[in-house]
Amino acid sequence: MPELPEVESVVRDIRPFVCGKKICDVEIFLPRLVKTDVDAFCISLVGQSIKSVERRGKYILISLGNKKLLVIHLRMTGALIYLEKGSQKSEPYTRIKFCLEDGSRLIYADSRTLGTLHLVDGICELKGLAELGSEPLAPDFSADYLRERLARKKGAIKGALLNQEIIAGLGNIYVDEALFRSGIHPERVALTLEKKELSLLHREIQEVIREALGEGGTTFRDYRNGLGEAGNFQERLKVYGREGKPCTKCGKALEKIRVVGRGTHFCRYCQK
DNA sequence: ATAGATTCCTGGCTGC
DNA sequence: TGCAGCCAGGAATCTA
Repeated sequence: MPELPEVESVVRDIRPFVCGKKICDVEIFLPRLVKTDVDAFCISLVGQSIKSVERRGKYILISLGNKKLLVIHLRMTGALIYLEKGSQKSEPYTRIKFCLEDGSRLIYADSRTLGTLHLVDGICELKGLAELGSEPLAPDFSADYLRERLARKKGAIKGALLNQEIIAGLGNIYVDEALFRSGIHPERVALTLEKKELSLLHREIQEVIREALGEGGTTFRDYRNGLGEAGNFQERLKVYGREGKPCTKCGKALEKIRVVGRGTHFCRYCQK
């Protein structure tokens, strides 16, 4: 499940290899992943050079010479992998191939095929992208921002942290980890968090994202970076996927429950 | 305005 | 051993 650290790793990996190169062909094996007109998608991409590769939330933004923007969301099992010229690797579940002028390729692979690709003129054309909240590591993500955005949220804090309109890029893994580090129960009503808890939560969100970035993200099942390699942060997870195992703080068994429809890992003794 | 349920999708795991 | 059924979950869409 690629979240901010995983998507950022992909972007950092592929950027130096694809920037400045021209796309000479696009092969689409599963057209329904392309959510804008497929013919226009191919026509507008072929012959264009790649100007930049950026990330916003969990979206990958690839800007082209003709000012168009290729927007890729990996969802659950999507992967964007760079293959150099002559590479014999065949990526399983290849859905779309972007062939570059020097013989290298950018492969979009996706086993569960929930990923999306859009070709747009600007960010505002995509609602989910246009309405993203603050980046957790950007200066505008402050403890005050978090307090203001949670002040009217009557649902579980877990749900609010997963809401991309509040914080861009958090997913199930890092929300569970940040709540554990903060000692906050995932079912706490968001607006009941006290100022002290909010500033701790703010700090732990930033810290867990920073650490995960440093480890090249988390490979729990399928995630691979832009070069097809696994991340390392799974070794540092404290609660996600550790139900039944001892809590690293108190030693009692961690539990898994369902909160806002999501599998949620936590310690009932350490998170209040 | 807000929150909850449903939908998409398939590989891998569980249990009979 | 075989297979049905369930689960993983991000985000759009729908309902209340």
